[in-house]
Amino acid sequence: MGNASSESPASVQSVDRALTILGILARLGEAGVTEIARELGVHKSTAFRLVATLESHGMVEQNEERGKYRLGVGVLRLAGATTARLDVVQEARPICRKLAADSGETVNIAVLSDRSALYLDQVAGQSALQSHNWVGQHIPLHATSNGKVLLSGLSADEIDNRLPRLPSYTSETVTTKARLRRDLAEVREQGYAVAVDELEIGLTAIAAPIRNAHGDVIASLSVSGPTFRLGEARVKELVPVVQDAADEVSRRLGYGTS
Amino acid sequence: MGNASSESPASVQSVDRALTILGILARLGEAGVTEIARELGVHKSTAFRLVATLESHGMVEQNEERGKYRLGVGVLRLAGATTARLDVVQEARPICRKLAADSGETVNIAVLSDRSALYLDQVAGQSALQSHNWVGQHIPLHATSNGKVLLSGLSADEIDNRLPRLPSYTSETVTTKARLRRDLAEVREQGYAVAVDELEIGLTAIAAPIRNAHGDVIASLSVSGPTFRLGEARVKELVPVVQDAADEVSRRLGYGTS
DNA sequence: GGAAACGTTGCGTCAACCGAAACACATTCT
DNA sequence: AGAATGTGTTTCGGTTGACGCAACGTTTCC
Repeated sequence: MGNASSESPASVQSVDRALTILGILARLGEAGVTEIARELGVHKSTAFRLVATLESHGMVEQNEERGKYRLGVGVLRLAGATTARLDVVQEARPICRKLAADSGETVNIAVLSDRSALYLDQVAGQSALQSHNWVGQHIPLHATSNGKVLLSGLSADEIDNRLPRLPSYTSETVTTKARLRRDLAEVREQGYAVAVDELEIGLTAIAAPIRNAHGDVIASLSVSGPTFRLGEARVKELVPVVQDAADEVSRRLGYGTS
Repeated sequence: MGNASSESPASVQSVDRALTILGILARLGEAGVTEIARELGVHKSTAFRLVATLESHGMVEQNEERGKYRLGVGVLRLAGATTARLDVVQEARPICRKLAADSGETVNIAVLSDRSALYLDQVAGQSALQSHNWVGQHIPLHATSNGKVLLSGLSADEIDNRLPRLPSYTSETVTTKARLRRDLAEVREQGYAVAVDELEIGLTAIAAPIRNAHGDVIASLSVSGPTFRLGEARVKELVPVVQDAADEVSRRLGYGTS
């Protein structure tokens, strides 16, 4: 509890607090000034002034007349600007939308980030029942289809470095290095990865690699949805579709073109 | 032009500056400490400390070893938490109500669903003579203003895929691909679509696109009513009103700059 | 090989930010 | 009803924390 920010070499207190507030709102969804002040360990008035400043920039907004605060659209504008300059997302977006529309499931783009998979973009399928938003989240590498695809592009040493341990999330999670090695070899050979109930019971995902002009795996594209809708037959049917989409993105990034 | 923030009732200077930095990075893509300091009108060291604080929260990150700064993944994390709660229908509803009240006609929100337009929400106008409820219905894309707006955001290939044939509903229905292409080009250019008697004799509608933070057309907002009430003059009068309403929704979803 | 640019760090000063208390308004308990 | 607690908001003086300055270590570019 209390202060989430660690020791920083040069840090501005009020800015640090303001950013912590954004984190609090991201976690809680909504919060009042009093509640924020309690979490921050500061006085109400301090929290209020910080929140008011955030509001003047559209980073937070108030619910109804004089009520609780929540994250605002300024955050979305910044996020748009962030992904706009990542050419992977830029090139992949129209293809993801088509894939989401065709399959009706949720499509994600993930990249390797330290010891986890970072989800950069998501296009929700048309189905009303959609999984929650993964964008910006760090997800375990060994328990997801995206993670396996990203790992498949690394050497054995690098994999060991990034995965000192393999925590279990469900009964299906890969927890031994031997099993992981076998899985990754299969992914490399087949050119895609499937994960059924490995991160979460009832969640199935199919992923394929996105490569740059050099042939390196720089990102992963996945389709995911509830296991009851993505049975064996449906997965078999979707695999080539996902691969085609990923290949198309790779081609746009210069892969395969001499 | 330095300070974007206007007079605020209660504002914390350093937080205000830090948020302005995020805006600068969103606009420029990348910027060094010196450049940021110049834009802010503060000393280098001040800008550095602010940026360092932003970095400790993952809001910005450095390009290469000790280089320029750009927006970081922390922004994406926040955005993920925002969009999880953000819903087109929910954000559009108050605006639709106002539009319905102002125009007296029926307002609809539609999204793309496979090969048709799916109507998500409807606010009836005050007029006694109102069209039936479209909510939940799948409506042909090529014969409605909403459909044309939704199609205008797609590539030529996708349009062909979704519309293998163009069935006729009235004598005004667009039935040739060439005509449809011309219509869509016009929609793209003008930023709105009008359909008179194309789906049903006596039914006129005006639609404008709703965009997300990435600029993608994710939904369409329309005003529709009987043709005898929506003559040429009235349509001309309503077009900017519909566009303003759609733009306002887009803004709430994070589209647009500043 | 100097010079100008960059990002980074210590330091002393001062104003900007913080916390306490009071305010207005709403809701709830007695 | 009226008191009592809750909320978000405002005012105001004291002090801390943020600012500007200047110097440093690198890199880059004449």
